[in-house]
Amino acid sequence: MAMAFGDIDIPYFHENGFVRKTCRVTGLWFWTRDHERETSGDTTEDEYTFIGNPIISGFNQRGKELKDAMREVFLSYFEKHEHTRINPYPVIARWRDDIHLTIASIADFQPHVTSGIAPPPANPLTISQPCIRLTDVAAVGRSGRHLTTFEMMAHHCFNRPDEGDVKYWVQECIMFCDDLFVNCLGIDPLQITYVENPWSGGGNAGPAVEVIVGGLELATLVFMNLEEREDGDVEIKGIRYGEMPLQIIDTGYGLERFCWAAAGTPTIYEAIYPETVSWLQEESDFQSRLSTIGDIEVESLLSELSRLAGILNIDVGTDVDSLYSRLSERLLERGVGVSVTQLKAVTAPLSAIYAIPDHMHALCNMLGDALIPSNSKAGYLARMLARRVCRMKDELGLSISLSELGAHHMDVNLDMTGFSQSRDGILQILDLEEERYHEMLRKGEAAVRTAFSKYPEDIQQVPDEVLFKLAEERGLQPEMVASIANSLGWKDIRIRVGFSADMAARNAQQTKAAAKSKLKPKILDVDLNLPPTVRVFYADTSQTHFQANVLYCGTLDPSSIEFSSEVMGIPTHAVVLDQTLFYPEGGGQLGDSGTIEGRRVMDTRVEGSVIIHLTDGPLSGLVNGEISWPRRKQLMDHHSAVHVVGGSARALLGAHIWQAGSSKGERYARLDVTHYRRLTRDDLDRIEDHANELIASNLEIEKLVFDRADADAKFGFELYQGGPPKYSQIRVIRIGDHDVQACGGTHHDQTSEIGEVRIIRSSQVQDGVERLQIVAGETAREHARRQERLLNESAEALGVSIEDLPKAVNRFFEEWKSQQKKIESLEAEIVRLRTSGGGDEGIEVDGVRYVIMEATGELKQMQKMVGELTRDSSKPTVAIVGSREGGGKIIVAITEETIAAEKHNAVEILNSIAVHIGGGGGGRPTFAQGGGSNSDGLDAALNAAKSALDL
RNA sequence: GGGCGCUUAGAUCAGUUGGAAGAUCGUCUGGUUUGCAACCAGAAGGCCGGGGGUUCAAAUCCCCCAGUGUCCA
Repeated sequence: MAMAFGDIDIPYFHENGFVRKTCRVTGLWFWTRDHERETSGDTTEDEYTFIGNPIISGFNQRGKELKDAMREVFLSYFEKHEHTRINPYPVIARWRDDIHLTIASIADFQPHVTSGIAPPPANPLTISQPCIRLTDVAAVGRSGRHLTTFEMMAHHCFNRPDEGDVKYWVQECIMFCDDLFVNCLGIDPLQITYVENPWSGGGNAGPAVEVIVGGLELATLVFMNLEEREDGDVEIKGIRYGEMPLQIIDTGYGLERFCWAAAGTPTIYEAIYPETVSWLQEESDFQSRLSTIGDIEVESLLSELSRLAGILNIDVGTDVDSLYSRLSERLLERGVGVSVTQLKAVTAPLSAIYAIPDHMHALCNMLGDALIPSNSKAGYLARMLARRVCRMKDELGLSISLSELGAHHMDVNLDMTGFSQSRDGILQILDLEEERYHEMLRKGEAAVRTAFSKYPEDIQQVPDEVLFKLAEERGLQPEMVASIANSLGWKDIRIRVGFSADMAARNAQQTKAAAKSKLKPKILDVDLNLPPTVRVFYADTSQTHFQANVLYCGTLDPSSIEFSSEVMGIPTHAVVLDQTLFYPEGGGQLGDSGTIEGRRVMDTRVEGSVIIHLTDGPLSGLVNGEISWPRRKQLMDHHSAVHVVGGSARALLGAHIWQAGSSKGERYARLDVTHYRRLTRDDLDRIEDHANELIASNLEIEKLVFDRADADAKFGFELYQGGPPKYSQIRVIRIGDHDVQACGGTHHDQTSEIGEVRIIRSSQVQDGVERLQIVAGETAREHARRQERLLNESAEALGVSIEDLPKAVNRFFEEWKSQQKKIESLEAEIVRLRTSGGGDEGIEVDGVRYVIMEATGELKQMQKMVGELTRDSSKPTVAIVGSREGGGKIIVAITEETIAAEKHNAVEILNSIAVHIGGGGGGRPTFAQGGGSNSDGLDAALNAAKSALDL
């Protein structure tokens, strides 16, 4: 039989008594030593066999000790077999711009190593990489096996068969795995199955086997040898793949699952977080909860639950209700009679108790890697976890703060070495997050009250839209809304079954609708095949003149390019040279300007490795260029200053200060840093002083070049503050021990060349990210002069000295307010005088007083006047007051609930007379106001009113 | 990165189709009380976040800016 893609057939299987079979349930091919076996092991018919009966022997520890021991067995096994042990990477994937979190061990080496640009840190290598995946977050604690945080143990191998460099491939890989399982971990060989299941994703694909033991998938071995290619000869799921030059062994062994299989506990959580689980059970008085629901053997119920959840093919995240009823049915079949209500009463608190340590593990790892909770990006993921924990501990009635949970977790379950954030820093952030959570709940209560106020208190359901809005705008999950509403008086409110699923679907739909790829238009035609431009500007940053050959010159469509506000004029041509001194926009530094042969260079860009000069005319042949030195100098002042300020911020505020973006223009620069609270002016002053002292101490600004792997090893991921690196060689800017980062920008050679730095102000870009606006060198002095000018002008206008300005402004504002008050009361006095006189202005007919008069002033004052006239219900009045202000205004008011109101309609009167001032108006039947554009018609309007009312 | 909200009295928040800026708590004054709490009567306290625009008329509709919250990836 010819081998199809994905088939695995190696001599090792044949030599060791394996047979290849098709799974009766899934139809997949698998290899086993058990000749009677009919299922692959990972199907709806294969239950866990290890619960209460461990399949990995020799481990009596639990929790962190168990993980440490298991990890060591794995890593040292592969070390013994010529693999180099590599330290784990951070869980925040800062070296990548496509994912926020490290989701697999291979993620450490993507994309630079897997694409072949940079060599791996060692080959072959072994690692145990902490990973965080939040896709199944809703199932954690419920299924008995789901985790958001886990360690993926792995051995990786990078082969280049074209170059004769092959370490090992399928046969050796599976041999390692089998040897480890059988000879190191004591797993019964008959229990192991290797299921053929090819893998594809992220532009790569390859054959793969899943290694199943006791119903649990313990490992996946991927033989990645294909990449997405239009001319490829293998098609998987409609995408064509071809062989790639780099062939990668990508394995993943689930450390926590190994621990579970070695412990044989009812759930995975009891195997890895036993101390926390029993602590939380005690604190939440779990045992007495149990006694209230009757006689249930919890241990065996949980074991049964885990076994069932393991095989029931139900999405635990979205369809909890269905899971419960299926579980109840299946438990009954096995002689465990438990109602859905009882089941929920046991599992609802338990799932929270299980999920809390898992979530805390993820959260502490993320915060330990100096992540700051935020309302967007990776920070949001941390906040979401923090809020889930807060909610769960509220549901459990725990009186333990989030930071106390964090402290416990760090003491019991976590290895803190390698973290950049301190223990105190993590606890402080957790306290802040809990405060924010309570603030959200407090505001949420008001929001629920408002949203529900139009519904009767005995209503059972509110429209979905109300719940959607509360969830999206206020962060209130439907269950929280229900419990808040219950406590506010809407006692019968229930969330309908399936609502959560609908909300998830709605989110998915909205996300899909919003997902639109934005491609930046290219300036140059891709097919030009221009050679990389030689960058002369790195060699000597003070050079201003150069000579070069024009390689390409084309006209430009300026409408397709976005220019910064600093680009003066509209360029018409794009010019490419063989070498250049012009620095192209990149790393947040704007492009250089200058001249080439008299043509103005307005902006400089880069595409790939080709630098493009945007000019106001064509160029050809050998040319002389000159960059604008004042601009370049200022850009360098700003760029070097940004590095210095970033280092100062980190030195003063802590290791969690990361650059979240920056921009360096000619007029000012800005630096976004991650921090968990707003910066005060005091903070800014301290950073500014620190930075200026550093500048004055005149450190050397070193420019170094490293290979990617060397740079990683020497400096760590702090290097990539400015974003993920794109090339195999890394240019590193290092200012003493103060700051080091990968950067392609132009910098001074000594810090003193910056001169002086000022942090003008800070603003908040998003929660957890502060933006510092910075001026340095010449712009720092200009800024000071501008501030002074503003102060002088203001002081002069008020006729006071600058020192007295704040006091004077305060006084003027207070006086202005009190004078406003005085004017108001005087106006009221005038109204009283004019309206209480009675007599000449009022005419009484049939018990109704008619007052038609002209007044002065705006609508506001006239409103007071007619209010005064029509307030007294013992004197039914129709008041018509006009003013010539602003094109003419008229108000018609009638005393409410009197015969005057029965006889007349204010809106009708107004509409019939407003034509005379060329306008219109409206209002209520007893109060109408309007205006127009012809104030001269006011007399005619008032006369018309008189005649209309037969006066 | 993509959405969706919010900003009104010292605090917490209402404010419907654009048409006379409100409630509760707090503050102050007076009453009641041996005193306090409570209660009663009354008062003060508002650039309705800022700037433009539409309109006879904007807290309300539109645009920009600032601050702030939340959801999704």
